[in-house]
Amino acid sequence: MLDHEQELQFVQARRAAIARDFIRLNPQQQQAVLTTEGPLLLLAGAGSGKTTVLIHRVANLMRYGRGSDCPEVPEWVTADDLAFLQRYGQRGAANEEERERQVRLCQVEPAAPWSILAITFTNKAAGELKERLEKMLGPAANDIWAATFHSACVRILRRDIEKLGFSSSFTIYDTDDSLRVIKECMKELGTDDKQFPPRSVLGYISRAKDAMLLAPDYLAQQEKAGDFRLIKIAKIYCEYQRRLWEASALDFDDIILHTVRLLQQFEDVRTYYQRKFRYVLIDEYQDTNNLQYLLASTLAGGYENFCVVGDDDQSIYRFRGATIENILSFEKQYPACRTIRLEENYRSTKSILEASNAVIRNNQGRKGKELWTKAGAGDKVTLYTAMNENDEAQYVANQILDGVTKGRHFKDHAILYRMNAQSNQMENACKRSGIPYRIIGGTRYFERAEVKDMVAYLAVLNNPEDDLRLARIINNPPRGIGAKTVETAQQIALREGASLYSVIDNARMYPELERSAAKLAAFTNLMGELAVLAGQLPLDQFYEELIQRTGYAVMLEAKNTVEDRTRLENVRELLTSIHGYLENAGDQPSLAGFLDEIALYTDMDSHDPNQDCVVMMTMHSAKGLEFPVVFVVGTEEGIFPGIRAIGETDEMEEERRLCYVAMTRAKEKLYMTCAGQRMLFGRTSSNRPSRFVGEIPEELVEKKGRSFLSQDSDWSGIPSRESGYNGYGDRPSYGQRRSEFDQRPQSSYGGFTRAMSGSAAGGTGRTAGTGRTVERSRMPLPKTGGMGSPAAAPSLTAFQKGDMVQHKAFGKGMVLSVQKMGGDALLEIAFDNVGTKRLMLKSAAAHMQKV
DNA sequence: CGCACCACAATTTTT
DNA sequence: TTGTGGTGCG
Repeated sequence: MLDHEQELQFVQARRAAIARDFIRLNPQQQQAVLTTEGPLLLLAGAGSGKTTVLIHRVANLMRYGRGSDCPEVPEWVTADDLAFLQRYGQRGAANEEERERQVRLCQVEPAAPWSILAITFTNKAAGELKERLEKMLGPAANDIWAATFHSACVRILRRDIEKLGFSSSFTIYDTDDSLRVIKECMKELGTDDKQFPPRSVLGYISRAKDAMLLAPDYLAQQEKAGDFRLIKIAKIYCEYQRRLWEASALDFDDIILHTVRLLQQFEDVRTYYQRKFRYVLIDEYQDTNNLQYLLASTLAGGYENFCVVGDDDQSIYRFRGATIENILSFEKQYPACRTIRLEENYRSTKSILEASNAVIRNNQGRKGKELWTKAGAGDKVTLYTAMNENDEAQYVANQILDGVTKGRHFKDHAILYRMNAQSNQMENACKRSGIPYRIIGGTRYFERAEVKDMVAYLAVLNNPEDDLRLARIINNPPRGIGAKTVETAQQIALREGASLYSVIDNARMYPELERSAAKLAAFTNLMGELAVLAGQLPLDQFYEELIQRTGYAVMLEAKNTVEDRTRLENVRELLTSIHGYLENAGDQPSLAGFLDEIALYTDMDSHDPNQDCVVMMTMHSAKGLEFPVVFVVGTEEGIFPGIRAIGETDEMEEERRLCYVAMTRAKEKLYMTCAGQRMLFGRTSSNRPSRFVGEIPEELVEKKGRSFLSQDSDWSGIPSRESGYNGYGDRPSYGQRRSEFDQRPQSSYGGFTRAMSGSAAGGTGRTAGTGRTVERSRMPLPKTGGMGSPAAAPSLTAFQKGDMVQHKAFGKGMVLSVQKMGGDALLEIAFDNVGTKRLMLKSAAAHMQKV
């Protein structure tokens, strides 16, 4: 037995001994790991090692339970034990035996893996978390609930949703499905979709759900309020919900909403989970909405060991319902909460960090946080002002080539823009310069029409009541069943209260359908056959049958265009997902299980970091990533910040956070570029440089670009935060310089774009069909890379220093230098007419020959 | 019923 | 400029 004084010492020594496991973490990170009990707010700045902390925290919970954070001292502890621990805290373990003794002395009810719930936003993040936990903790990590909000909820709902009257085999509708339903509802209610864009109606419904207002309540509330528009929307909401109910479907919001309802209304369910989850962790807390907050706090309501991790300065998803309030008011909601700030940054140079800090400092609604680093100052932030968007893109391309010449890889570079539409110019510039690139974003794999078609077949076979999916495939491939027939059948279904499938299955019974009865029967026969096969064959074999028997493959093969071949490949690619599912599902693979997985698995994985490509994406998609060199392009008023944010304080603060996110992606070198004149959406406009750029202190930046060659810098006139000038209108100074620019096509970028615009230099960077390369490493789509190597790769020694060449677009020139780079080479060629260019051998070889 | 052509609009994105 | 959705014709 220890006396009181010794007990206090023991508690202290125990914490110190546990801390030795985490000796490589900084003091704040250690606090975050060791503070296990009660509500904890972890403000984790960009690049502060947040994920590392999360993982070590879970490891601590599993190894020592609440040992590092409780005052209890086991009765059996002796003075010798105390002395041992105190020594251990200083020196660590000398041998295995000491190590075991330390663990035995330090652990207090170690947490079982299944009692830990770690919620993230994306499947990718959840997957990474699981992977890293498994690496650290072994197979026990598999029982940790590391999931997204949605997958955790589906798991809970599958078990108990029948209590709410839903079938436990409900289907999940994605946004695209929801939108279709909304459109159908509006059609039925005779609502003008000009006045009520379906997207925004869905937004209202989503917000109603976020406030936990069910359709009838929402309608009642709006009728009381008396806003004609909102009443209309409420009626659509009612009809929408009715249809989902009929189809036994839940949309993404419902998944969370009904889980919360389930937990609120059924004490037994609630208690079950509250007892189960001893520790609840929420990542990216700044991105949660009200429902998600309710869910998380309810689940954590038993032990209240509720740890949320986030960065208010990185909240960039307000537009989809995230409320920064959740993180700002966490301390009010949980007065007992402890707050730890992780402010040491391990990613960026001082210059980048200070510039980012300076920008975000202009926001009012924030907790306040200053990142710092032990790293050196590094290069200044380069601000480049281009003449136009082509010049801007070419500058970026040239800088990348420069970097590559100095030993960087292409993959060390990222180009970030505000809107996907801005990727075009960047793509072109990369193509021209032979830079391999990859675009992240755009239409994702599971959102492609052909993939959704195949998934729809599977969904209908799994749940014949899924009218929406049935309508999608009934005449796809064409079977002579037209929209009219489907509409008639739908009306009958509505009238009879039956499902669409049951109506067409009995088409002969309805005179209205007589004409199409034969065709409908052919379809239902096909589906019947498929349903039998689905029961007999393994999922992968069944899928191959499905592709054939539905005639989908034949349809695509028949056309034989580039687009259709890609589509066919995409359809085939679904097999990869099926195999992946079959491997992981283990015990009981089923069609239903597979559909569940892909319904929530849209993202799955981001870019494969091993491919040596420049990465282009929106600033939003860049969150959580890092690159040695980052280009933030299009930093102009009206673009970034976007036109909609100008004059709106909250929106502007969100844009500024986005800017902060973008800037803090850079590890070594940050470029921010803008153009004096830009063509976007076919319109040319002149915007002044972004206010955000003006918020960076002078001494941290290096200004470059045409407009700085003269004295009167346009940057001096950057509007301050207070000035309301929206930056539109003519900037005559640009016009003047543009003509000067045009007369000097030999400059490093001048004239280049025009010279090349007609030539088809380079390979295709896009996957035909959607016009956008979709990034998936698990499903490598054809030609993912921007510049796939041509089939017949030119020899790397085809051109040598001193060779004279004839180029299709540039004319005659002399090779100044050849530099091998990976499987390619960088050529520097002095052309007679257009100056010196740098080109990648593989792409350039097709357009030039030795003379 | 299917296809071609024209008008129109257009942040940001995960589940 | 690009993609999508609606309409009209064969």
